[in-house]
Amino acid sequence: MTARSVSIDDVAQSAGVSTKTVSRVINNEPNVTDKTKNAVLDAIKSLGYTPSISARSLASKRSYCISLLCWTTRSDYFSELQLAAMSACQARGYNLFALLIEDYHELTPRKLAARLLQLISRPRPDSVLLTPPFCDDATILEVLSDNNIPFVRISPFTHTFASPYVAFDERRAARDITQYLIDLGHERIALIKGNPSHAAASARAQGYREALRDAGLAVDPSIILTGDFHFVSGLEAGSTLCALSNPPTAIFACNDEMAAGASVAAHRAGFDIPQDLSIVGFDDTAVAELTWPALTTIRQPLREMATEATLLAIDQKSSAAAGAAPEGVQLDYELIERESAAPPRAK
Amino acid sequence: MTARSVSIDDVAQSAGVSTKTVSRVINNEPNVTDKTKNAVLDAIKSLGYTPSISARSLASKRSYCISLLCWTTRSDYFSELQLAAMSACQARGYNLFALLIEDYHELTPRKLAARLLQLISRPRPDSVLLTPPFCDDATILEVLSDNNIPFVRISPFTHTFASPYVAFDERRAARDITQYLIDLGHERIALIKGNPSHAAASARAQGYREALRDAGLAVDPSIILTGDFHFVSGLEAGSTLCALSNPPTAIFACNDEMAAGASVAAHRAGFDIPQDLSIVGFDDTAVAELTWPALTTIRQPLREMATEATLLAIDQKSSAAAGAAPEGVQLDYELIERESAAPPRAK
DNA sequence: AATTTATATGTCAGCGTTGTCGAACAAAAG
DNA sequence: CTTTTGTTCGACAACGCTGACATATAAATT
Repeated sequence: MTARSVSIDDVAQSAGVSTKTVSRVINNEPNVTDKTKNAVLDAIKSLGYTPSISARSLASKRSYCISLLCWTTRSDYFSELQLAAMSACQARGYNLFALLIEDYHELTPRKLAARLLQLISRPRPDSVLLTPPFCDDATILEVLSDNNIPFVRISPFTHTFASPYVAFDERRAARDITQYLIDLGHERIALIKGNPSHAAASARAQGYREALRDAGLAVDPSIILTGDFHFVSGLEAGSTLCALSNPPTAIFACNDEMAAGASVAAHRAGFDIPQDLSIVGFDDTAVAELTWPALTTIRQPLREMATEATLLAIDQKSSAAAGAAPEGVQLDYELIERESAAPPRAK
Repeated sequence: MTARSVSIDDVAQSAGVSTKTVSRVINNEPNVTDKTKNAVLDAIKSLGYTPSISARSLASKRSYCISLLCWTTRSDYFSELQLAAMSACQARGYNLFALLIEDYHELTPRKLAARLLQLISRPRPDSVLLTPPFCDDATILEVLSDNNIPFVRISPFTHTFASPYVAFDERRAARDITQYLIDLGHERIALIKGNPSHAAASARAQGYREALRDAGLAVDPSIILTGDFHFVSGLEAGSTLCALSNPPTAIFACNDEMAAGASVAAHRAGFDIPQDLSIVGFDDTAVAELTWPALTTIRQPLREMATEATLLAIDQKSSAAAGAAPEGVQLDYELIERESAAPPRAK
């Protein structure tokens, strides 16, 4: 005697209306009296009814599913985004799928397109959340547009594409944290850039250069290295910098993971942090506090961004139809001072 | 002119058979000639057909969805599991949902049951993957049983419940790594236990005690502390241990995150690792390599476990019906030597 | 050769919703 | 008081698939 789960018909009967009216209430459609609406709502609550996603999507051609496109899951950055997006979805009766393109950097546009198509084929998401660097990838934007799948971009660089987005000012944040090092008295500040295919990498590097320039400091290309946002690349860049005959007194790594790597490299090279070398990161993900000493960094409003993006995605009208300009949301960042940066040793 | 996506009828027509036959092929049902089967398969391929999950689940009462129950996503442990489970699902036309019960430790059984019920209501997963400590939680096992939702347990402790599971020998692994420290010459080895509500915590603690006993070493309760598997608890336990008038020469932390915490605490207290203090972890998650020095630890076969568990879950017959004993899979672990453990300083 | 049995395929209803359209009624306009 | 316009609601088909059952064909048994 497996109890059949309660259906829309049960609710309709209990409320004394037609199934269609119940459907209207569920979907917040207009033209329902407050009175009937409340009757339906009561019936729903007392029966503990929840609509069947399968039936809804079969009938409505919507999938009630939002996809989050990531290039790895093993990163606090994506965990945070996923977490926030998931609860936002849940609150709205949606489901979140994390789609993975792990080998993004090795794919040809052709293969990337094929891969993406496969990922969004079943279930076809009602909207896709694009994280960097996907949010600036022409191939991806094109595939989604061609297939009429709306998307929301998280931290996009180019704003040429007319799509909703959430972002914060990466360049200015990078300038601020560089300035912070300058204010501490550093004059020889190294930069570990992120993967050049990530637009954020350039924005942050640009902020770094601006700060140096504004302070009248020289930009020395020999202490500007390129990583790929992963720990190991930070480790390598860190070793290179520490091995220099004239090593920098501070390092700005474009994300926390690389900063953590640089920190380990510095320890290995016998540097004391922050006495011999200051290191700052970017993102304020969990690793910032798992590092010793804990990283001074820029806090990205990751959860807020993901929540906003998800809501934008769910509320997105069929983007093609809407004439209104796509909305964009700009959020704030924050400089988090911890223990990895201090004034340089007196010369 | 939005192109209608190709349906089972199109395939049937193209292959010259009925839709039901196509359905048979898709679901690998018996009683289809190889000839017709191939014709259908060809049609499917040439049309690029993928079945609609909504329609399938609406008609079949299966949801084609597997849920992975976690208590946090911000952990390499769960990322790894999720990653592997996801690809296993994808390969079989299933979807994976990560369900979160973040405040597990503060919930009463009553509330826990309610929460779980809500999580598995829509979509109702065909099976649930239970990670520790859920796999040993009576309330959870009961709710799932009562609702006829099959489940697979990952690293369960109690084997009383007749359900499929995947596991490895935690006790022996813990004994091995403790033995490893003993072999290095350590005699005063501290233990940072995990959350007592996790069965794995006891199993690992037991392995630790066995190793000490076998080596004829005293088990000193004053250097056996309890954490909660998180970084901060490792940090606190580490500080406590380092502040002892007679600190241990080695620490075995029951997971990598706590080991990382202990490592930071030791650094703060002025200890050199591994010269003054050896630290080993457990799990071999990413943090083991993000720590300085990198952690010697036990590699859990996380990906393999998740893959196996997922396949078990998908292939699970309606567990009630099947008379056969539920399958269990036992996997291997491995001791990974890195830089965080070394012989103690000569006395 | 006639019957039983197994195998291969088709027919058709129904899963739980929503979209379309039309009916009933109320409000506004003439 | 009639006509128009708007609002509120229900009837019914459709969404794309599978389960139950019927049927046709082949194989095995009398």
